[in-house]
Amino acid sequence: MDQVYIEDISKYVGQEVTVKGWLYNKRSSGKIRFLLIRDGTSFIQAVLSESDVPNKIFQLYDKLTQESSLIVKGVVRKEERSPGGYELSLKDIKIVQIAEEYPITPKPHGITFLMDHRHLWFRSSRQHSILRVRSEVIKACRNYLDERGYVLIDSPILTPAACEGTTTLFETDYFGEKVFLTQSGQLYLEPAAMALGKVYCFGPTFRAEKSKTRRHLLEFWMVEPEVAYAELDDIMELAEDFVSEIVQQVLRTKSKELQSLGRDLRALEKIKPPFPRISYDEAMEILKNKGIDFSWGGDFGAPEEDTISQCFELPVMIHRYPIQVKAFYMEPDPQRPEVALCVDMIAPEGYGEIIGGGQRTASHDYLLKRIKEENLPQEAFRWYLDIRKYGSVPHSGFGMGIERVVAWLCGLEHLREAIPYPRMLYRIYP
RNA sequence: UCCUCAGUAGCUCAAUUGGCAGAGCAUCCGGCUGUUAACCGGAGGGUUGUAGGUUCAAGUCCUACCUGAGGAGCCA
Repeated sequence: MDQVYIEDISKYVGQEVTVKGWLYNKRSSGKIRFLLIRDGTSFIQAVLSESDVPNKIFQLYDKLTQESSLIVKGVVRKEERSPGGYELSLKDIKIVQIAEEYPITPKPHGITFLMDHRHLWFRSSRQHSILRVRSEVIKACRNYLDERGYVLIDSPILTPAACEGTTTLFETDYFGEKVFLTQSGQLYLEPAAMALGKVYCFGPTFRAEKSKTRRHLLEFWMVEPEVAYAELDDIMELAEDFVSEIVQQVLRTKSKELQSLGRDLRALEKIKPPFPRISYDEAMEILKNKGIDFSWGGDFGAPEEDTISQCFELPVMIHRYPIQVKAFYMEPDPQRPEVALCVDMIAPEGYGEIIGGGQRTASHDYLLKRIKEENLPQEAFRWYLDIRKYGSVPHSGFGMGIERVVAWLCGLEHLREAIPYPRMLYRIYP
């Protein structure tokens, strides 16, 4: 294809090239006219001079509307007056389609309007940056785990029962049987870890909570490693190394995008192991010193998490929560059976919990006892109990929410911009 | 489910104590040989979310409902 992408334009100075794209904006001063063209990779300003092109081409400017698709030919020049430093002196314009009046003008819009036009909002440069960072975060997760010998195990989306029993699930019909959209692949990953040692899953998860906040989505993506023979300390080490590598890879490859989002890169450059590790009890001490009254046994809410994370520049790992606020499969601490061998990682700057995980119980009898205590359907978990009957070993894993990481790295106000098509309370369109 | 706030032109917003419905952008017409969310002149564009109520008079006050936003609980 006879086409040059704008991101490569600096290699073609002095040459005539073809660019295929869309009109982002246009400006005119009468005899000299400027087209701001985007092609998905970047933007470039193209110039039409009345003295340089046939009148027929020059007049096409008048017809062009925002987001009209066009193929242009022109000579690449270095030009300081042009945004981006390079400019195209146009020789020819071929209009592919004249766009209808485009709803998203280069002026401010409200969030409702933009969310209703999410399919078009992608075309603005801020969204380009966020979507590229998201793509890189996902690539970094896969790179990290693939390079270390983890096997990708795809967990099912349709599941017969709750993974954790606590969260509200989306229900659907399975030929007359009630089934649910998965809220975690973890239960299905544990058998795979017993088979292959180090495994992970990566997929969408669903929570039917009527959450209406900037840090919740009904559908979000989660990466979940699970490791046989790993104990709590091992998985905490993995979590901090994993997060650090992702942050550093994004910094290496997407610093231009982060800067265009106005992100302070210095804060991200500090994200390297070791991360602070505090116990639930120590976290309570911090809260007490900050004047927040909190009684032992409860789970931390957003205000508590924010207060704790503000004390650290790095993500902070809080471990050993009371057993009653955590899921039924958590291994109790042999030194203190009232706390679980679990860990949550709280991102800095108020971005909330990005990782939740821990050590899963290896004991068949303890697991069965917990299933009964939580009134979970025992029959549905028979396969899960089987894993504790045939060569049971300590094993641990965690889940990391992709959108929360993207929001943190990009410095977004709201999770909805961290996923292409957010699914939120009262919003399923587009 | 609960609490708070908002709904006026295609978009973003204004409208004094209840007193003629306004501006910028977008669109259309005209001008400008280096524009930078260009600029300058002109034009068209309205059942003020819906239904009631108070009043000589309601975008503005009251009631109900609808829609959306922010937060709580819950979580990654």
